[in-house]
Amino acid sequence: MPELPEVEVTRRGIDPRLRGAQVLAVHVGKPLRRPLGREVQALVGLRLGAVQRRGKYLWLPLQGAPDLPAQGLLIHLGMSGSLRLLGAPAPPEAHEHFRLDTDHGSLRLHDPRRFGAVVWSAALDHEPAAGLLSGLGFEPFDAALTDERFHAALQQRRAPIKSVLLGGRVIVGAGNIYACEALFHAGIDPRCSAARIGRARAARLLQAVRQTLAQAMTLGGSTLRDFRDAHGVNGSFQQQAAVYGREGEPCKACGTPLRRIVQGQRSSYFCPRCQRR
DNA sequence: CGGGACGCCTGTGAGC
DNA sequence: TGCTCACAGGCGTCCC
Repeated sequence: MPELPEVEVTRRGIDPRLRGAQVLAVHVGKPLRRPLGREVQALVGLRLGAVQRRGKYLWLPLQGAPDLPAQGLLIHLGMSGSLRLLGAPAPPEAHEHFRLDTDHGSLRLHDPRRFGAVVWSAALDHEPAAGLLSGLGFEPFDAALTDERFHAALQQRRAPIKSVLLGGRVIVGAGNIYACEALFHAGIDPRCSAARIGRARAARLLQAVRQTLAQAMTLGGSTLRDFRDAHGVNGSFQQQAAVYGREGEPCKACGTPLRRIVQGQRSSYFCPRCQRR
């Protein structure tokens, strides 16, 4: 579920309140994708720094005294995860698998499918965090990602453009919903080989990815089923989707019935008339 | 190395 | 009502 917009909406929800918060207790529930060791119990007493995001990962830095080295938690929401920050004490919900109680509120990870992960790391550039982040491509809103660089990176990939966007090694943040939406807005068929996309179309695609992600953040992300922001509010982008989840329905631009195909075990939705190879 | 398939889990909705 | 099947926001790992 959570793609970049949902993760960033979550970050914006928790960062202002968690900054400077002192950890009072850590509760670990059922195992997630990666087992979490007892080292997290040593986080009690530490204080939260500014919550950061890299791709679909959140990084929660934790520090004891200013002269001590920082450490932190790398959190990924997987397919069905969401973080809530509760002000008042509340009993754990079903599917709540990690909890960080602080003097500024209780941060709770809710994740029915348990594809998410909470990983302790001594620093972002130490293992295991460094390894998890090492293969990631450009942040979509990084000014260093120019049209030329994006085009050059696509030239290196022969896989279908949809798979390249999802892979996250060229550009991070677009998952299945937003990759489909961005390709529609750029007029590119998801089966088109990335290497065959010319300069002008690459520029158009980069702009479409940026606009799609930006609009989704404005709308609080997409809630297909599980996603809630840190305050429990649903996203509404899914109501605006041009193609995602709309197989058989008319294209909003030309009326042609939208199609669904499977690429790399994932559904791709597109307009066979508006989107060209 | 690039590319593709698998597996990790639980829940839900459609069809029978 | 109840069963079975397909499918769901992601990504680490393995094999060719």
